Amino acid sequence: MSELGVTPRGEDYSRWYTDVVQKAELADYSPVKGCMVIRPYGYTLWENIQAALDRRFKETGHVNAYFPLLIPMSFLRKEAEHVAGFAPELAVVTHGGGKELEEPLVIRPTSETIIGHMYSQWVRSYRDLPLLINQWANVVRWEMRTRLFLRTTEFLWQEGHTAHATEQEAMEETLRMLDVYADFAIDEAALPVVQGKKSDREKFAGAIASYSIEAMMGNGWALQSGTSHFMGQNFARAFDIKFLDQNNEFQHAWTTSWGVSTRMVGAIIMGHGDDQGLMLPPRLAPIQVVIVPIWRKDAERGPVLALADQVHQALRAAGIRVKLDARDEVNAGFKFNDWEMRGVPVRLEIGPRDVEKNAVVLARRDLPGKEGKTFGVPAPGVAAAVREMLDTVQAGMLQRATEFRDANTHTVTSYDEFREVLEAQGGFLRVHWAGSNEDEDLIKQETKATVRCFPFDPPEGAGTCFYTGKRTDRVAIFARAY
RNA sequence: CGGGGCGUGGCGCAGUCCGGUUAGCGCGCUUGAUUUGGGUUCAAGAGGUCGGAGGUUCAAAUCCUCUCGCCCCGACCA
Repeated sequence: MSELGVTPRGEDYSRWYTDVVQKAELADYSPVKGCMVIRPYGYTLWENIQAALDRRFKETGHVNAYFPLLIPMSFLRKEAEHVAGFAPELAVVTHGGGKELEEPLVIRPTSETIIGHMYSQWVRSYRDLPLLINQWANVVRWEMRTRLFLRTTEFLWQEGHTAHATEQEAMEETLRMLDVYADFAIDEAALPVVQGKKSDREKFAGAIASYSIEAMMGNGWALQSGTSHFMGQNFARAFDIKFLDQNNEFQHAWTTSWGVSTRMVGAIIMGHGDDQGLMLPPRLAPIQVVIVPIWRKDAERGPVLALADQVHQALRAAGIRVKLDARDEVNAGFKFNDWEMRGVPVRLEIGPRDVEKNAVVLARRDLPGKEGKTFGVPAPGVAAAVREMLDTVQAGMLQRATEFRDANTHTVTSYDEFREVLEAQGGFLRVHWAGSNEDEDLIKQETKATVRCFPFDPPEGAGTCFYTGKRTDRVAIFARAY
């Protein structure tokens, strides 16, 4: 890590990411391998993500509950694919109170099983459905290789688990929640995600179908930022979730699950950051505006701070998340760089010249230098001006990310072209695809790229598979992924 | 688990090959000045069981054995 600032992205993207996470004080390494400490600044960002998602869950009829961290090992075994998928990454508790347990308990890697177990007791009649429950929780997956926020042994997330009377309803729920995620990503995180269906290879263990939102990171790699699964009746059968329908006949319920995790923080970091460091979307930023007072002589200090205080109060009263950086031990230039590195969307400067005019200077994080500055903003109307600039930054970030994604999404028609473009430019590769799982494995071995999803839109009609040469109307997006 | 790198004040490192004074340097930190519209400058100061255990030796950060941990790359994954 260099003394000041972060490693430039072009020099070493991984290093850049690690630098940003640590220098912006989002998270730190823990004494336990693979775990992380989420620091207050990073946790506040997560809380803002939680609030924006939770609001959407409530609006779509869901309620929150909490299920236990420890799950009997036998539960995992009830769904064959599920246990096969998760077995390698389970953390297991074998002792308690100084004695070996009769049955080992797994620390939840996800909660389908325990929730399925409970649902089987709660569901008796079609009148008990749908059951629309979400929980905010931590989960543990013993990953081989970890990266702060992107893949940690323990992570925080929400997992929604719903049960429905009909297949159609469950499928609608699965897609509704994917939409909710996409809306959140675009509207709050300013990340222009691609919605689509996962390939069989990448499907959730035990699901009939999985769907995801895929975001493009600054290096052109894809990051799965949220998933929604249609379980069919697999878990209902395994856990005996049955209800009597209107004809007095037993039916297995249809279930779904969907989740967004602290990985979303990684998506925001890599989806927006630049060589100055972090760049946070205003709607989620823990600090939306930082006020930096500037003075030369002691005589100027009083009046500058007085105006800074006044503006601080005005912004707070307007409900804007604002911080006044009145530190005496570092100069203004240092603070500019420091807050840019931390990704604060708008900086508000107040110096002697501004005090004379009873005005302030605003500077946008997303536009460097003079270009992003607005001079002579009258102090009396500062809250409205700041609010407007926050909206401008939010929109600007989404636009920039969208342009970046589009500029780095390429349609290719042959495997040669595929490799060439992937090597030279990276990004998302849109192709017609009729290959098998084995074909996908081969491509991954040779190029490190995988099917990220079969995107929902736009439909492009039939074409020739770039790999097998077969005729198909299926379109896939390939990319290297985290 | 395979390959690579690394554990020395809070952080980043030098010193280890070739054992030998009070274990250095930069940053940060503390105090006092100075400065402040893009990462000021100076002075003084505090701070280290050299990852751990054992061994060799008159003497170990340095050599030997064992051990713990972290980071990066790969196979797997939100």
